[in-house]
Amino acid sequence: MFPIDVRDIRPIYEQIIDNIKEQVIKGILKPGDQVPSVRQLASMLTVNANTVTKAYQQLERQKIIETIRGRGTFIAHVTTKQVNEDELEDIRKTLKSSCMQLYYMGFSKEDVVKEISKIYEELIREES
Amino acid sequence: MFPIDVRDIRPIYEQIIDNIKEQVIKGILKPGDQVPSVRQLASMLTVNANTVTKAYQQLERQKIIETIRGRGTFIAHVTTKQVNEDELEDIRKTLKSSCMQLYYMGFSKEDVVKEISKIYEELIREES
Amino acid sequence: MFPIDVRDIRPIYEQIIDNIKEQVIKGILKPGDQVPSVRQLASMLTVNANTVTKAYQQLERQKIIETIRGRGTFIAHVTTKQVNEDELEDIRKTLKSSCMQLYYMGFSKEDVVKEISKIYEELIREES
Amino acid sequence: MFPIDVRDIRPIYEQIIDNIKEQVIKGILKPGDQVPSVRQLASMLTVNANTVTKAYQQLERQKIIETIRGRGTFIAHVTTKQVNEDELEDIRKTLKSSCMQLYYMGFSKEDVVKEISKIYEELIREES
DNA sequence: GTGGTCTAGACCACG
DNA sequence: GTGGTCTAGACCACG
Repeated sequence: MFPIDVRDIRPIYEQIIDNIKEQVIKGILKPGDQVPSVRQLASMLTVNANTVTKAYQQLERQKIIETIRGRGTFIAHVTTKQVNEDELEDIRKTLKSSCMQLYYMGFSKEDVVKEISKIYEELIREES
Repeated sequence: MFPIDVRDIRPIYEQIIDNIKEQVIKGILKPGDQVPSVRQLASMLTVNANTVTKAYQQLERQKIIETIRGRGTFIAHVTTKQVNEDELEDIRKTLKSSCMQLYYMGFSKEDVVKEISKIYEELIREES
Repeated sequence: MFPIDVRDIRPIYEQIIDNIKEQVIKGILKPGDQVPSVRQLASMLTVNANTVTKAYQQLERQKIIETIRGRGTFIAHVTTKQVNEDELEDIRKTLKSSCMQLYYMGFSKEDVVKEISKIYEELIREES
Repeated sequence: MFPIDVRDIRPIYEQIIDNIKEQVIKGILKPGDQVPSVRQLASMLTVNANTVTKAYQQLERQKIIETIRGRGTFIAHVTTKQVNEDELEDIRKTLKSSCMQLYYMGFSKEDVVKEISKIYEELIREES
Protein backbone atom coordinates (compact mmCIF):
# COMPACT_ATOMS: atom_id res chain seq x y z
CA MET A 1 0.00 0.00 0.00
CA PHE A 2 1.52 3.32 1.00
CA PRO A 3 3.95 4.21 3.70
CA ILE A 4 3.04 5.84 7.01
CA ASP A 5 5.65 8.11 8.48
CA VAL A 6 5.34 8.32 12.27
CA ARG A 7 7.65 11.33 12.22
CA ASP A 8 5.47 13.23 9.73
CA ILE A 9 3.93 16.41 11.14
CA ARG A 10 0.54 15.24 9.96
CA PRO A 11 -1.34 12.80 12.16
CA ILE A 12 -1.55 9.29 10.81
CA TYR A 13 -5.26 9.52 9.98
CA GLU A 14 -4.54 12.55 7.82
CA GLN A 15 -1.75 10.77 6.04
CA ILE A 16 -4.19 7.98 5.21
CA ILE A 17 -6.78 10.47 3.94
CA ASP A 18 -4.20 12.31 1.87
CA ASN A 19 -2.81 9.11 0.41
CA ILE A 20 -6.17 7.78 -0.68
CA LYS A 21 -7.20 11.13 -2.09
CA GLU A 22 -3.94 11.28 -4.00
CA GLN A 23 -4.46 7.83 -5.47
CA VAL A 24 -7.96 8.79 -6.55
CA ILE A 25 -6.81 12.03 -8.12
CA LYS A 26 -4.00 10.25 -9.92
CA GLY A 27 -6.43 7.61 -11.17
CA ILE A 28 -4.70 4.75 -9.40
CA LEU A 29 -7.92 4.14 -7.53
CA LYS A 30 -11.01 4.47 -9.73
CA PRO A 31 -14.70 4.84 -8.88
CA GLY A 32 -16.08 1.51 -7.81
CA ASP A 33 -12.72 0.09 -6.77
CA GLN A 34 -12.80 -1.64 -3.44
CA VAL A 35 -10.48 -0.34 -0.75
CA PRO A 36 -9.16 -2.59 2.04
CA SER A 37 -11.37 -3.08 5.07
CA VAL A 38 -10.54 -1.11 8.18
CA ARG A 39 -8.89 -4.13 9.77
CA GLN A 40 -6.97 -5.07 6.64
CA LEU A 41 -5.60 -1.60 6.11
CA ALA A 42 -4.76 -1.28 9.81
CA SER A 43 -2.69 -4.43 9.70
CA MET A 44 -1.11 -3.51 6.35
CA LEU A 45 0.03 -0.17 7.76
CA THR A 46 0.53 -1.52 11.29
CA VAL A 47 -1.51 1.24 12.77
CA ASN A 48 -4.40 1.21 15.20
CA ALA A 49 -7.77 0.24 13.69
CA ASN A 50 -9.38 3.29 15.28
CA THR A 51 -7.02 5.43 13.25
CA VAL A 52 -8.14 3.88 9.98
CA THR A 53 -11.77 4.16 11.08
CA LYS A 54 -11.31 7.87 11.66
CA ALA A 55 -9.73 8.32 8.22
CA TYR A 56 -12.51 6.34 6.50
CA GLN A 57 -15.22 8.30 8.32
CA GLN A 58 -13.78 11.55 7.07
CA LEU A 59 -13.32 10.23 3.54
CA GLU A 60 -16.92 9.06 3.60
CA ARG A 61 -18.14 12.44 4.81
CA GLN A 62 -16.21 13.97 1.94
CA LYS A 63 -17.95 11.51 -0.47
CA ILE A 64 -14.64 10.08 -1.59
CA ILE A 65 -15.43 6.57 -0.48
CA GLU A 66 -18.70 4.85 0.31
CA THR A 67 -19.42 1.88 2.49
CA ILE A 68 -21.95 -0.68 1.46
CA ARG A 69 -23.04 -2.71 4.43
CA GLY A 70 -21.88 -6.27 4.28
CA ARG A 71 -19.98 -5.77 1.05
CA GLY A 72 -17.16 -3.42 1.89
CA THR A 73 -15.86 0.03 1.13
CA PHE A 74 -15.49 1.48 -2.34
CA ILE A 75 -14.24 4.55 -4.14
CA ALA A 76 -17.28 6.76 -4.73
CA HIS A 77 -18.56 7.67 -8.15
CA VAL A 78 -17.38 11.19 -8.75
CA THR A 79 -19.68 13.98 -7.92
CA THR A 80 -17.86 17.26 -8.11
CA LYS A 81 -17.87 18.49 -4.60
CA GLN A 82 -19.47 21.87 -4.16
CA VAL A 83 -17.41 24.69 -2.76
CA ASN A 84 -17.84 25.05 0.98
CA GLU A 85 -17.02 28.63 1.94
CA ASP A 86 -15.95 27.75 5.50
CA GLU A 87 -13.63 25.05 4.26
CA LEU A 88 -12.24 27.37 1.60
CA GLU A 89 -11.56 29.96 4.28
CA ASP A 90 -9.60 27.40 6.30
CA ILE A 91 -7.58 26.45 3.25
CA ARG A 92 -6.81 30.12 2.66
CA LYS A 93 -5.54 30.47 6.23
CA THR A 94 -3.32 27.48 5.73
CA LEU A 95 -2.01 28.82 2.44
CA LYS A 96 -1.36 32.19 4.07
CA SER A 97 0.65 30.58 6.86
CA SER A 98 2.67 28.65 4.30
CA CYS A 99 3.21 31.82 2.26
CA MET A 100 4.53 33.64 5.30
CA GLN A 101 6.94 30.85 6.10
CA LEU A 102 8.15 30.80 2.51
CA TYR A 103 8.42 34.60 2.48
CA TYR A 104 10.72 34.38 5.49
CA MET A 105 12.80 31.83 3.62
CA GLY A 106 13.24 34.38 0.85
CA PHE A 107 10.70 32.99 -1.64
CA SER A 108 9.31 35.61 -4.05
CA LYS A 109 5.75 35.40 -5.35
CA GLU A 110 7.11 33.75 -8.48
CA ASP A 111 8.99 31.17 -6.41
CA VAL A 112 5.83 30.35 -4.47
CA VAL A 113 3.76 30.06 -7.64
CA LYS A 114 6.41 27.83 -9.20
CA GLU A 115 6.43 25.65 -6.09
CA ILE A 116 2.68 25.17 -5.94
CA SER A 117 2.39 24.66 -9.70
CA LYS A 118 4.90 21.85 -9.52
CA ILE A 119 2.99 20.26 -6.66
CA TYR A 120 -0.33 20.52 -8.51
CA GLU A 121 1.14 19.14 -11.73
CA GLU A 122 2.69 16.14 -10.06
CA LEU A 123 -0.71 15.43 -8.59
CA ILE A 124 -2.68 15.33 -11.82
CA ARG A 125 0.06 14.13 -14.13
CA GLU A 126 -2.01 11.77 -16.31
CA GLU A 127 -1.36 8.12 -15.53
CA SER A 128 1.53 8.58 -13.12
CA MET B 1 -4.70 44.74 18.24
CA PHE B 2 -5.91 41.74 16.27
CA PRO B 3 -8.75 39.36 16.82
CA ILE B 4 -8.46 35.87 18.24
CA ASP B 5 -10.94 33.43 16.82
CA VAL B 6 -11.71 30.60 19.20
CA ARG B 7 -13.39 28.76 16.34
CA ASP B 8 -10.25 28.95 14.22
CA ILE B 9 -8.67 25.54 13.56
CA ARG B 10 -5.31 26.95 14.66
CA PRO B 11 -4.49 27.07 18.37
CA ILE B 12 -4.49 30.54 19.90
CA TYR B 13 -0.70 30.78 20.19
CA GLU B 14 -0.38 30.03 16.47
CA GLN B 15 -2.88 32.73 15.63
CA ILE B 16 -0.78 35.16 17.64
CA ILE B 17 2.38 34.02 15.86
CA ASP B 18 0.76 34.33 12.44
CA ASN B 19 -0.68 37.74 13.20
CA ILE B 20 2.61 39.19 14.34
CA LYS B 21 4.48 37.66 11.41
CA GLU B 22 1.88 39.16 9.09
CA GLN B 23 2.26 42.61 10.61
CA VAL B 24 6.02 42.39 10.25
CA ILE B 25 5.80 41.25 6.63
CA LYS B 26 3.32 44.02 5.86
CA GLY B 27 5.62 46.57 7.47
CA ILE B 28 3.07 47.54 10.11
CA LEU B 29 5.57 46.41 12.71
CA LYS B 30 9.12 47.43 11.91
CA PRO B 31 12.49 46.28 13.31
CA GLY B 32 13.04 47.84 16.71
CA ASP B 33 9.33 48.44 17.34
CA GLN B 34 8.19 47.35 20.75
CA VAL B 35 5.43 44.79 20.87
CA PRO B 36 3.01 44.74 23.81
CA SER B 37 4.29 43.06 26.94
CA VAL B 38 3.15 39.52 27.61
CA ARG B 39 0.66 40.71 30.18
CA GLN B 40 -0.58 43.61 28.06
CA LEU B 41 -1.22 41.49 25.00
CA ALA B 42 -2.83 38.82 27.16
CA SER B 43 -5.32 41.31 28.54
CA MET B 44 -5.88 42.91 25.12
CA LEU B 45 -6.76 39.55 23.62
CA THR B 46 -8.33 38.25 26.83
CA VAL B 47 -6.22 35.15 26.73
CA ASN B 48 -3.92 33.76 29.37
CA ALA B 49 -0.42 35.20 29.77
CA ASN B 50 1.09 31.75 29.33
CA THR B 51 -0.45 31.50 25.89
CA VAL B 52 1.17 34.76 24.85
CA THR B 53 4.43 33.62 26.39
CA LYS B 54 4.36 30.51 24.26
CA ALA B 55 3.76 32.52 21.10
CA TYR B 56 6.53 34.98 21.97
CA GLN B 57 8.98 32.18 22.75
CA GLN B 58 8.39 30.65 19.35
CA LEU B 59 8.67 33.99 17.61
CA GLU B 60 11.93 34.55 19.47
CA ARG B 61 13.26 31.17 18.42
CA GLN B 62 12.41 32.15 14.86
CA LYS B 63 14.35 35.41 15.35
CA ILE B 64 11.27 37.49 14.60
CA ILE B 65 11.19 39.22 17.94
CA GLU B 66 13.78 39.64 20.65
CA THR B 67 13.38 40.13 24.35
CA ILE B 68 15.50 42.58 26.23
CA ARG B 69 15.56 41.84 29.90
CA GLY B 70 13.35 44.13 31.93
CA ARG B 71 12.70 46.42 28.99
CA GLY B 72 10.30 44.46 26.90
CA THR B 73 10.01 42.69 23.59
CA PHE B 74 10.89 44.12 20.21
CA ILE B 75 10.72 43.28 16.53
CA ALA B 76 14.12 41.83 15.61
CA HIS B 77 16.43 43.43 13.12
CA VAL B 78 16.03 41.38 10.01
CA THR B 79 18.43 38.61 9.41
CA THR B 80 17.30 36.69 6.37
CA LYS B 81 16.45 33.25 7.59
CA GLN B 82 18.24 30.45 5.85
CA VAL B 83 16.28 27.72 4.13
CA ASN B 84 15.74 24.68 6.30
CA GLU B 85 15.17 21.63 4.08
CA ASP B 86 13.09 19.77 6.69
CA GLU B 87 10.86 22.76 7.19
CA LEU B 88 10.50 23.23 3.44
CA GLU B 89 9.48 19.60 3.08
CA ASP B 90 6.78 20.12 5.72
CA ILE B 91 5.49 23.18 3.89
CA ARG B 92 5.35 21.17 0.66
CA LYS B 93 3.25 18.51 2.37
CA THR B 94 0.88 21.16 3.63
CA LEU B 95 0.65 22.75 0.18
CA LYS B 96 -0.04 19.35 -1.35
CA SER B 97 -2.90 18.70 1.08
CA SER B 98 -4.37 22.09 0.27
CA CYS B 99 -4.01 21.44 -3.46
CA MET B 100 -5.89 18.19 -3.16
CA GLN B 101 -8.70 19.82 -1.24
CA LEU B 102 -8.91 22.58 -3.84
CA TYR B 103 -8.78 20.04 -6.67
CA TYR B 104 -11.82 18.35 -5.16
CA MET B 105 -13.56 21.69 -5.09
CA GLY B 106 -12.99 21.94 -8.80
CA PHE B 107 -10.00 24.32 -8.75
CA SER B 108 -7.79 24.05 -11.83
CA LYS B 109 -4.06 24.68 -11.61
CA GLU B 110 -4.69 28.23 -12.81
CA ASP B 111 -7.32 28.75 -10.10
CA VAL B 112 -4.89 27.55 -7.44
CA VAL B 113 -2.12 29.77 -8.74
CA LYS B 114 -4.50 32.72 -8.82
CA GLU B 115 -5.59 32.00 -5.27
CA ILE B 116 -2.09 31.79 -3.82
CA SER B 117 -0.91 34.80 -5.82
CA LYS B 118 -3.68 36.87 -4.34
CA ILE B 119 -2.78 35.72 -0.85
CA TYR B 120 0.89 36.49 -1.35
CA GLU B 121 0.16 39.90 -2.86
CA GLU B 122 -2.13 40.93 -0.05
CA LEU B 123 0.64 40.03 2.31
CA ILE B 124 3.30 42.24 0.77
CA ARG B 125 0.98 44.87 -0.69
CA GLU B 126 2.41 47.89 1.07
CA GLU B 127 6.09 47.78 0.13
CA SER B 128 7.38 46.07 3.28
CA MET C 1 15.50 7.68 37.68
CA PHE C 2 17.63 10.66 38.64
CA PRO C 3 17.41 13.13 41.45
CA ILE C 4 16.05 16.66 41.20
CA ASP C 5 17.78 19.12 43.47
CA VAL C 6 15.55 22.05 44.36
CA ARG C 7 18.60 23.85 45.73
CA ASP C 8 20.42 23.51 42.40
CA ILE C 9 21.04 26.85 40.66
CA ARG C 10 19.59 25.39 37.46
CA PRO C 11 15.82 25.36 37.01
CA ILE C 12 14.20 21.95 37.22
CA TYR C 13 13.56 21.64 33.50
CA GLU C 14 17.26 22.24 32.82
CA GLN C 15 18.24 19.59 35.31
CA ILE C 16 15.99 17.16 33.46
CA ILE C 17 17.50 18.17 30.12
CA ASP C 18 21.05 17.79 31.42
CA ASN C 19 20.32 14.45 33.04
CA ILE C 20 18.86 12.94 29.90
CA LYS C 21 21.64 14.33 27.74
CA GLU C 22 24.14 12.84 30.15
CA GLN C 23 22.50 9.43 30.01
CA VAL C 24 22.51 9.55 26.23
CA ILE C 25 26.17 10.57 26.09
CA LYS C 26 27.09 7.84 28.55
CA GLY C 27 25.22 5.30 26.48
CA ILE C 28 22.80 4.47 29.29
CA LEU C 29 20.02 5.60 27.00
CA LYS C 30 20.44 4.45 23.41
CA PRO C 31 18.78 5.57 20.16
CA GLY C 32 15.30 4.12 19.98
CA ASP C 33 15.01 3.63 23.73
CA GLN C 34 11.75 4.83 25.15
CA VAL C 35 11.95 7.47 27.86
CA PRO C 36 9.25 7.68 30.52
CA SER C 37 6.06 9.43 29.47
CA VAL C 38 5.60 13.00 30.59
CA ARG C 39 3.24 11.95 33.34
CA GLN C 40 5.36 9.03 34.44
CA LEU C 41 8.52 11.08 34.75
CA ALA C 42 6.59 13.85 36.46
CA SER C 43 5.37 11.47 39.14
CA MET C 44 8.77 9.77 39.44
CA LEU C 45 10.44 13.12 40.09
CA THR C 46 7.43 14.55 41.90
CA VAL C 47 7.42 17.61 39.70
CA ASN C 48 4.63 19.01 37.60
CA ALA C 49 3.87 17.49 34.20
CA ASN C 50 4.28 20.89 32.56
CA THR C 51 7.85 21.07 33.78
CA VAL C 52 8.65 17.74 32.16
CA THR C 53 6.84 18.83 29.02
CA LYS C 54 9.06 21.89 28.80
CA ALA C 55 12.21 19.79 29.18
CA TYR C 56 11.01 17.29 26.56
CA GLN C 57 10.10 20.05 24.13
CA GLN C 58 13.59 21.50 24.35
CA LEU C 59 15.19 18.09 23.99
CA GLU C 60 13.02 17.49 20.95
CA ARG C 61 14.05 20.80 19.44
CA GLN C 62 17.64 19.75 19.98
CA LYS C 63 16.90 16.44 18.19
CA ILE C 64 17.87 14.42 21.24
CA ILE C 65 14.50 12.79 21.67
CA GLU C 66 11.54 12.39 19.35
CA THR C 67 7.90 12.02 20.09
CA ILE C 68 5.78 9.56 18.22
CA ARG C 69 2.14 10.41 18.46
CA GLY C 70 0.25 8.25 20.90
CA ARG C 71 3.18 5.89 21.38
CA GLY C 72 5.53 7.86 23.53
CA THR C 73 8.89 9.53 23.47
CA PHE C 74 12.13 7.97 22.31
CA ILE C 75 15.83 8.72 22.13
CA ALA C 76 16.47 10.04 18.64
CA HIS C 77 18.68 8.30 16.15
CA VAL C 78 21.88 10.25 16.20
CA THR C 79 22.35 12.96 13.70
CA THR C 80 25.53 14.82 14.47
CA LYS C 81 24.48 18.29 15.35
CA GLN C 82 26.11 20.99 13.32
CA VAL C 83 28.06 23.72 15.04
CA ASN C 84 26.04 26.84 15.68
CA GLU C 85 28.36 29.84 15.97
CA ASP C 86 26.01 31.82 18.22
CA GLU C 87 25.63 28.91 20.58
CA LEU C 88 29.39 28.34 20.59
CA GLU C 89 29.92 32.00 21.47
CA ASP C 90 27.53 31.63 24.43
CA ILE C 91 29.39 28.55 25.63
CA ARG C 92 32.67 30.47 25.41
CA LYS C 93 31.23 33.24 27.58
CA THR C 94 30.15 30.69 30.14
CA LEU C 95 33.54 29.02 30.11
CA LYS C 96 35.22 32.38 30.54
CA SER C 97 33.08 33.17 33.60
CA SER C 98 33.94 29.80 35.09
CA CYS C 99 37.63 30.35 34.35
CA MET C 100 37.57 33.66 36.15
CA GLN C 101 35.91 32.14 39.18
CA LEU C 102 38.44 29.33 39.23
CA TYR C 103 41.30 31.79 38.77
CA TYR C 104 40.14 33.59 41.89
CA MET C 105 40.14 30.30 43.74
CA GLY C 106 43.79 29.94 42.82
CA PHE C 107 43.41 27.47 39.93
CA SER C 108 46.27 27.61 37.42
CA LYS C 109 45.67 26.88 33.75
CA GLU C 110 46.84 23.33 34.37
CA ASP C 111 44.37 22.95 37.25
CA VAL C 112 41.52 24.15 35.06
CA VAL C 113 42.50 21.82 32.23
CA LYS C 114 42.75 18.94 34.69
CA GLU C 115 39.31 19.79 36.07
CA ILE C 116 37.56 19.94 32.70
CA SER C 117 39.38 16.85 31.43
CA LYS C 118 38.11 14.88 34.39
CA ILE C 119 34.57 16.11 33.79
CA TYR C 120 34.70 15.22 30.10
CA GLU C 121 36.21 11.79 30.77
CA GLU C 122 33.58 10.90 33.35
CA LEU C 123 31.00 11.80 30.77
CA ILE C 124 32.24 9.48 28.05
CA ARG C 125 33.84 6.89 30.30
CA GLU C 126 31.82 3.90 29.13
CA GLU C 127 32.45 3.90 25.38
CA SER C 128 29.30 5.76 24.38
CA MET D 1 34.35 51.74 30.04
CA PHE D 2 33.14 48.41 28.71
CA PRO D 3 30.21 47.49 26.57
CA ILE D 4 26.97 46.03 27.85
CA ASP D 5 25.21 43.72 25.44
CA VAL D 6 21.47 43.61 26.10
CA ARG D 7 21.24 40.55 23.89
CA ASP D 8 23.85 38.66 25.89
CA ILE D 9 22.49 35.55 27.63
CA ARG D 10 24.02 36.79 30.87
CA PRO D 11 22.05 39.35 32.87
CA ILE D 12 23.52 42.83 32.84
CA TYR D 13 24.67 42.68 36.47
CA GLU D 14 26.68 39.56 35.67
CA GLN D 15 28.25 41.22 32.65
CA ILE D 16 29.37 44.05 34.94
CA ILE D 17 30.78 41.60 37.47
CA ASP D 18 32.58 39.63 34.77
CA ASN D 19 33.98 42.74 33.14
CA ILE D 20 35.39 44.12 36.35
CA LYS D 21 36.82 40.77 37.36
CA GLU D 22 38.41 40.48 33.95
CA GLN D 23 40.01 43.89 34.22
CA VAL D 24 41.37 43.01 37.63
CA ILE D 25 42.74 39.68 36.44
CA LYS D 26 44.32 41.35 33.42
CA GLY D 27 45.87 44.01 35.64
CA ILE D 28 43.99 46.86 34.00
CA LEU D 29 42.45 47.61 37.35
CA LYS D 30 44.92 47.33 40.23
CA PRO D 31 44.41 47.08 44.00
CA GLY D 32 43.57 50.49 45.39
CA ASP D 33 42.26 51.83 42.07
CA GLN D 34 39.00 53.65 42.41
CA VAL D 35 36.06 52.36 40.40
CA PRO D 36 33.23 54.66 39.27
CA SER D 37 30.43 55.30 41.72
CA VAL D 38 27.21 53.39 41.24
CA ARG D 39 25.55 56.41 39.65
CA GLN D 40 28.51 57.20 37.44
CA LEU D 41 28.83 53.67 36.11
CA ALA D 42 25.07 53.44 35.63
CA SER D 43 25.06 56.54 33.46
CA MET D 44 28.22 55.46 31.62
CA LEU D 45 26.64 52.15 30.71
CA THR D 46 23.13 53.59 30.45
CA VAL D 47 21.77 50.93 32.72
CA ASN D 48 19.63 51.10 35.81
CA ALA D 49 21.44 52.12 39.01
CA ASN D 50 19.92 49.17 40.85
CA THR D 51 21.67 46.89 38.38
CA VAL D 52 25.07 48.39 39.16
CA THR D 53 24.30 48.24 42.87
CA LYS D 54 23.61 44.55 42.59
CA ALA D 55 26.86 43.95 40.73
CA TYR D 56 28.88 45.96 43.27
CA GLN D 57 27.27 44.13 46.20
CA GLN D 58 28.29 40.80 44.76
CA LEU D 59 31.79 42.02 43.94
CA GLU D 60 32.11 43.28 47.50
CA ARG D 61 30.93 39.98 48.92
CA GLN D 62 33.58 38.30 46.77
CA LYS D 63 36.19 40.72 48.21
CA ILE D 64 37.05 42.04 44.77
CA ILE D 65 36.10 45.61 45.55
CA GLU D 66 35.65 47.44 48.81
CA THR D 67 33.62 50.49 49.66
CA ILE D 68 34.98 53.11 52.01
CA ARG D 69 32.17 55.24 53.32
CA GLY D 70 32.33 58.75 52.04
CA ARG D 71 35.36 58.13 49.84
CA GLY D 72 34.15 55.72 47.18
CA THR D 73 34.70 52.20 45.93
CA PHE D 74 38.09 50.65 45.29
CA ILE D 75 39.66 47.50 43.97
CA ALA D 76 40.48 45.36 46.99
CA HIS D 77 43.99 44.39 48.00
CA VAL D 78 44.39 40.81 46.90
CA THR D 79 43.74 38.14 49.38
CA THR D 80 43.68 34.80 47.65
CA LYS D 81 40.16 33.63 48.00
CA GLN D 82 39.76 30.30 49.72
CA VAL D 83 38.10 27.47 47.86
CA ASN D 84 34.43 27.21 48.65
CA GLU D 85 33.31 23.64 48.02
CA ASP D 86 29.69 24.58 47.25
CA GLU D 87 30.78 27.18 44.75
CA LEU D 88 33.23 24.76 43.17
CA GLU D 89 30.43 22.24 42.84
CA ASP D 90 28.31 24.80 41.00
CA ILE D 91 31.18 25.61 38.66
CA ARG D 92 31.61 21.91 37.96
CA LYS D 93 27.92 21.62 37.05
CA THR D 94 28.27 24.55 34.70
CA LEU D 95 31.40 23.08 33.12
CA LYS D 96 29.63 19.74 32.73
CA SER D 97 26.70 21.37 30.93
CA SER D 98 29.12 23.18 28.63
CA CYS D 99 31.01 19.93 27.99
CA MET D 100 27.81 18.17 27.01
CA GLN D 101 26.87 20.92 24.62
CA LEU D 102 30.33 20.85 23.08
CA TYR D 103 30.25 17.05 22.92
CA TYR D 104 27.04 17.28 20.88
CA MET D 105 28.78 19.72 18.56
CA GLY D 106 31.42 17.10 17.96
CA PHE D 107 34.17 18.46 20.22
CA SER D 108 36.63 15.82 21.45
CA LYS D 109 38.27 16.08 24.86
CA GLU D 110 41.30 17.60 23.18
CA ASP D 111 39.12 20.19 21.42
CA VAL D 112 37.51 21.15 24.72
CA VAL D 113 40.87 21.39 26.48
CA LYS D 114 42.23 23.52 23.64
CA GLU D 115 39.19 25.78 23.84
CA ILE D 116 39.41 26.37 27.58
CA SER D 117 43.18 26.78 27.50
CA LYS D 118 42.84 29.52 24.94
CA ILE D 119 40.21 31.25 27.06
CA TYR D 120 42.33 31.02 30.19
CA GLU D 121 45.45 32.27 28.40
CA GLU D 122 43.71 35.26 26.91
CA LEU D 123 42.58 36.11 30.40
CA ILE D 124 45.99 36.20 32.04
CA ARG D 125 48.05 37.26 29.04
CA GLU D 126 50.42 39.70 30.76
CA GLU D 127 49.63 43.32 30.00
CA SER D 128 46.90 42.74 27.41
C1' DG E 1 -2.60 6.08 27.53
C1' DT E 2 0.08 9.56 25.04
C1' DG E 3 1.35 14.39 24.35
C1' DG E 4 -0.65 19.33 23.25
C1' DT E 5 -3.32 23.38 24.57
C1' DC E 6 -5.04 26.42 27.80
C1' DT E 7 -6.28 28.61 32.20
C1' DA E 8 -5.53 30.79 36.79
C1' DG E 9 -2.45 32.01 39.70
C1' DA E 10 2.00 32.14 42.60
C1' DC E 11 6.63 33.50 43.10
C1' DC E 12 11.14 34.85 41.39
C1' DA E 13 15.01 37.30 38.72
C1' DC E 14 16.17 41.34 36.50
C1' DG E 15 16.17 46.20 35.95
C1' DG F 1 7.11 46.59 35.31
C1' DT F 2 9.25 43.00 32.52
C1' DG F 3 9.70 38.09 31.34
C1' DG F 4 10.82 33.18 33.39
C1' DT F 5 9.64 29.26 36.26
C1' DC F 6 6.53 26.36 38.35
C1' DT F 7 2.18 24.35 40.06
C1' DA F 8 -2.54 22.29 39.80
C1' DG F 9 -5.73 21.07 37.03
C1' DA F 10 -9.01 20.92 32.86
C1' DC F 11 -9.95 19.41 28.32
C1' DC F 12 -8.69 17.88 23.72
C1' DA F 13 -6.47 15.24 19.70
C1' DC F 14 -4.47 11.11 18.47
C1' DG F 15 -4.10 6.22 18.54
